[in-house]
Amino acid sequence: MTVTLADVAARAQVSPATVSRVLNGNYPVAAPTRERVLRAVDELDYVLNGPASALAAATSDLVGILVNDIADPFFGIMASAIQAEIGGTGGRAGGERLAVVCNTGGSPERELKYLTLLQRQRAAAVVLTGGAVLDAPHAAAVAAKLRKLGEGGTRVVLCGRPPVPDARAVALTFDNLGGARAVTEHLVGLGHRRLGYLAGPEERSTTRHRLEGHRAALASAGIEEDPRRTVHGQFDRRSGYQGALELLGRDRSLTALVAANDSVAAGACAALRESGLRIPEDVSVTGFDDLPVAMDVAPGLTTLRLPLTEAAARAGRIAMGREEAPAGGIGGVRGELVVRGSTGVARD
Amino acid sequence: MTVTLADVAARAQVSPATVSRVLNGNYPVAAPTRERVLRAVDELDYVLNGPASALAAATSDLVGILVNDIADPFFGIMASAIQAEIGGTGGRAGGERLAVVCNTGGSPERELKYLTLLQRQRAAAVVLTGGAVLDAPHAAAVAAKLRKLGEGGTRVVLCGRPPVPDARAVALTFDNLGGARAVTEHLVGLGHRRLGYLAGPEERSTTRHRLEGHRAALASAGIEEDPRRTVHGQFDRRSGYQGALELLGRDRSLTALVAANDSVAAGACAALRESGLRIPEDVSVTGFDDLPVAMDVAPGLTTLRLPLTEAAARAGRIAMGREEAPAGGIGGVRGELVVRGSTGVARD
DNA sequence: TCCCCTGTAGAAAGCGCTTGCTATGACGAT
DNA sequence: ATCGTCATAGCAAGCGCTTTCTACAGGGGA
Repeated sequence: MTVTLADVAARAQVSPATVSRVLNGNYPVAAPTRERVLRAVDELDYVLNGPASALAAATSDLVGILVNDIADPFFGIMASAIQAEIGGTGGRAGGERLAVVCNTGGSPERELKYLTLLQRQRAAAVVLTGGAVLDAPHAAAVAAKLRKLGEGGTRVVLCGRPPVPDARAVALTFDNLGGARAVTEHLVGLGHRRLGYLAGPEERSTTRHRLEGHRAALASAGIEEDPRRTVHGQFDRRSGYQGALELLGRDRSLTALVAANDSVAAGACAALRESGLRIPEDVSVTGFDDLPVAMDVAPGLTTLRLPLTEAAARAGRIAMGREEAPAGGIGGVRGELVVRGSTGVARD
Repeated sequence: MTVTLADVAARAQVSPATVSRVLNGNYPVAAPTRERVLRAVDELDYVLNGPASALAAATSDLVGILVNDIADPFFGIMASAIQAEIGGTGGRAGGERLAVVCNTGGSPERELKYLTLLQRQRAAAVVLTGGAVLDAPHAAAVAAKLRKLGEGGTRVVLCGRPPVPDARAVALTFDNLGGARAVTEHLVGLGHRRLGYLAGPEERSTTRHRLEGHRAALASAGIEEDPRRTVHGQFDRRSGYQGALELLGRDRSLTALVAANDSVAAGACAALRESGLRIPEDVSVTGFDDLPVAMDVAPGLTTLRLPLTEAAARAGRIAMGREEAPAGGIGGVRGELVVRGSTGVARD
C-alpha cells in the first residue's frame, strides 16, 4: 500500500540502510549510488514515515511553541517569528523541523498537557512564550516537567518568561518591571498624580512585574499607592473597556490610565470615548508592547515597545542550536518608550 | 533510562499488552488489573512514546492547522477556535489530540512542505484555513497532496477556502463574494459613486472573490469600473496605509475606500487622518471580517462580520469526526454587514 | 608481494508499542 | 459430570526506520 524505505531500496538496488543514509546525509555514500536512490525516491513518491524514524532515532523533528493565547497578536507575532527561524532548510541534520504552535489558553493544566504531549512526541525543542503562572504548585509541576524534557534531550527555551531553576532551560526575559516604570515615570513627568492601573490576570508573572514597575515609579515620585486605583482583568480589549469604566466609576478625577498592554489600552480608549472624555486632554492613556493596534487607536498610543520579533527570532535560533545561549542561560530584553498622542500634561 | 511500557508491565505484574490496552481503553480489562496498571504508571511517571505508538498503530494524534499568517488576528482567532475543539479529552479513542498550528506565510512552497511533514507524521487530520493560492500548478500540487493525505487516512477540512475537487476534503467556504457585494451596495446606497478598492494579494482566492463581489455591486449600480481605482497589496495594515495614499494620489475625488479586510482598512484610516481627511465626512471607509481592530479605529469601522469563531469551531469538530460534514462536503458560511461610524453619505 | 588502511555498502538487531490470535479459568447449561 | 461460552490476559509478530558492526574492494607503503 504505502511506499516504504524497503521499496525504495529494492528499486534502487541497494540496501535499506543505504537509502536511510542518503536521506539523512550523515554517512558517506558514493555519488552514483546516491543519485540512484534519489531517483527511486522521486519515482516512487516516497514519504518518510516520521514516527518510525523518530522511534528508531529516538528524536523527532518537532519543535513546540507554547503560547498563552494564539488569538492575541502579542503571541501571534512571537509565534510567527519563532516559526520563521525553525521552519528552516534541509534534512534532519540541517534543520527542517516542524514548528508547531500550541495554545494553552493561559491554563496551567493545558500547559502541562501540551508539555506531556510534546514529551511523548520526543520533541526536539520547546519554546515557551509569555508570562508564567505563579501559583506555586503549578509552577513546580511545570518546572519538573521542563527538567524532564531537558533530561530527555529536548532543548527548552523560555521567551518573555521568568527563568526556571535547575531546568537547563535558556530564558530570554523581558524587562517588564523597568519598562512599566518608564511608562509611569513618563506620566508622572507630565504632572499626573492620580493614575489608574488596568492590570492583567492576578497570578501571571507579566502582570506582577509590570505592576511592580508601576508602583516603583509611583513610590519614587512620592505618590501614595491606592489599591482602589488598580483593577485586574484579562490581557484583552474587553477587560480594558470594563476596567476603565470601573476605575472611572470609583474615581472620576483620575487623569491617567495605565494599561497592562496595548489591547487593554485600546479597550480603555473606547470606554473613555464613550464616556465623553477626551484623550489626552481629560485622561492620558498608555499601553505596553507596541502592537499594531497602538497605531490604530486615535490618538496613537504612548506605549513601551518590546522587540518581540527580534527576541522571538533569537529564541527560535537558540532552540535550533543555531545561536549561543546567553551567558548563564539568562538573557534580558529591554523595551523602549514610544510617545504618541495618547499622553499629555495632566489637567488641573 | 527512560521508562517503557515493559517497565510498567513488570511493575504491575501483567503483560505489556495489558498495559497498552488499559492506556488505550479499547479492550476489556478487569477493574483490579486496570487499577494496578494505573498505579504503576503513576508511580513510574510513565509517558507513552508517541512515535512508537504511532508506528505500531499507523496513526498519530497530531492534527495540523495550516494558516497563512499567524501574526494576523484573522488566523489567530480561527486557529484558537479550531484548537479549542481539538485539544479535547482523554485517550486515543476519545480525543486528546495535539493540535499544531503551522504558519505557511502564504507561500505555496511552505504550504506543501508542511503538508508533507504532516503526512510524514501520519497526522490524524489537517485543517487548512484562509484563502488559497490560485496559481494553477501550485493548486494542482496542493490538490494532489491533499488527495494523498485523504487516502492515507488523514481527514482534511478546508475552512474559508475553496473546495478541492476529488480530494475527499470537507470545505467550509466563506461567502466572500456576497459579503463584498453587500458592503459596496451599502456604500452605493449612501450615494457613493467614486470608490477606491484596496485589494489583497493578486493570486489569492479571498482577494479574487471579494473583488468580484465589489465589482458586481458597482456593475448593478451602473458604475463604470476603473482599474485605476484598485490597488493590490498584502492583507495587512501597512498595505492599507500605502494603498490609500496611492489611491488618493491618483484621484483625490474618491469618496469611499473599500478595504479587503479590517487590517487594511485600519491602515487606510491612518493614511486618511494624516492626509487631513475626515472619516466619514470626506471619505467613507469599510473593512471586512470584523476583527477586534474594527472597534479600535475611530470612528468604528463599518465592516462585514464573518462568524470566524463559529466556522472554525465547526471545522475543528468535523476534523475530529465529532460533527457530520455538510451535504456534498461543502458548506457555505455567510457574513453580516455591521454598520458603524466609518461610513456616511457621500459628499458632493 | 603482502598487509593494512580507507571508503563504501550490507546484515541485522533493535527502537517501544499495538493487536490478532491463542490460552486459561470460571460458570452456567445440558 | 461434561462441555460450550464468556471474560481476561498473554504471546509474539510486526510497524518502518536507524545504526552498529562487519564485509569487501581497491590502493599504497613496506
